[in-house]
Amino acid sequence: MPELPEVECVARSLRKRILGETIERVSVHLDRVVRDSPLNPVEHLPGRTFESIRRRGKVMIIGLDGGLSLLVHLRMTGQLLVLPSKAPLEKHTHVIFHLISGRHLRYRDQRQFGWIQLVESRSLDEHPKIARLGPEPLEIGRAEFVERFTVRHRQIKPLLLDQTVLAGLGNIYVDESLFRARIHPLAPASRISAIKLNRLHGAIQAVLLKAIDCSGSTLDYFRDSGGRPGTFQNEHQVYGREELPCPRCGRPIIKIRVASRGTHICTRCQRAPREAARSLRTVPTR
DNA sequence: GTCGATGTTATCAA
DNA sequence: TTTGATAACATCGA
Repeated sequence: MPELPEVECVARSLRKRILGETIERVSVHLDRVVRDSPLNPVEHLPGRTFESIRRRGKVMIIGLDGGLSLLVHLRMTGQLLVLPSKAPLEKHTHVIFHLISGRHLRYRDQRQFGWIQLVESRSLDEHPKIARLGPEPLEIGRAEFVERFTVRHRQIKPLLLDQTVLAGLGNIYVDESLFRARIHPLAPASRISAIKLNRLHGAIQAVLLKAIDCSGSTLDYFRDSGGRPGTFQNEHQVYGREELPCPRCGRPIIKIRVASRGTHICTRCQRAPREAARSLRTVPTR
């Protein structure tokens, strides 16, 4: 759900709303959310002011004065919402940042997979959740991209989902990018031609930029910090479109399972590699 | 009421 | 290095 474009949109919407704002106090209603935080937000955040908001992969990095940074990972269903403090408390609200303007920055998360950590800004680069992240898909150059994948023998889809290889892609944007580049998700990366990898590099960047432009994909839960849903779901060509016609050739999109993730493909536009063809026949996929 | 699926990530086993 | 399984959790639809 929140992948790179969605996290980027939350960051941008947050920037407009809370930059320069000061925290009065913090209330934590579900400990597991801040369980692994090196510094206790309840203790260290009162009096701090938001100075910067950026994103690295799917991790939100909120900079505060006094050399502190708030890291937020939305995982599946996390939301950061800015609301008037009198707004009704919605279900699954786990952390509330009370702002001196009388508003709330609220962290909601139905499935409780997301997390928040307060850390010292100077240790950010060594932070375990950040240090191992691969390059940003929108910043990596063609040559480095191709090189990174040619040397790997894993299937291309799990590789694209691996945050240490490339930071920020999730299930939706991997399926959309592979379709646009006409590459089968099971193709071993090392056996994909440089031409196709070049095409994939372009497809990923185009898809991500377009999705950011559309404020992300809202399938069910995603909202920006102003509560606004995205519209990129309307531009999906394969994700969530099983049995509907492929926008390129008209054959019905099918849903298969790749590395135990739901995967949407057009079997005509994305030809199965030889080794994969057998397992696709023997393992019923849906 | 039960089951399986949902999508992200860490961790462990092989 | 790669693959697969499992677990964290709430909700929804069959």
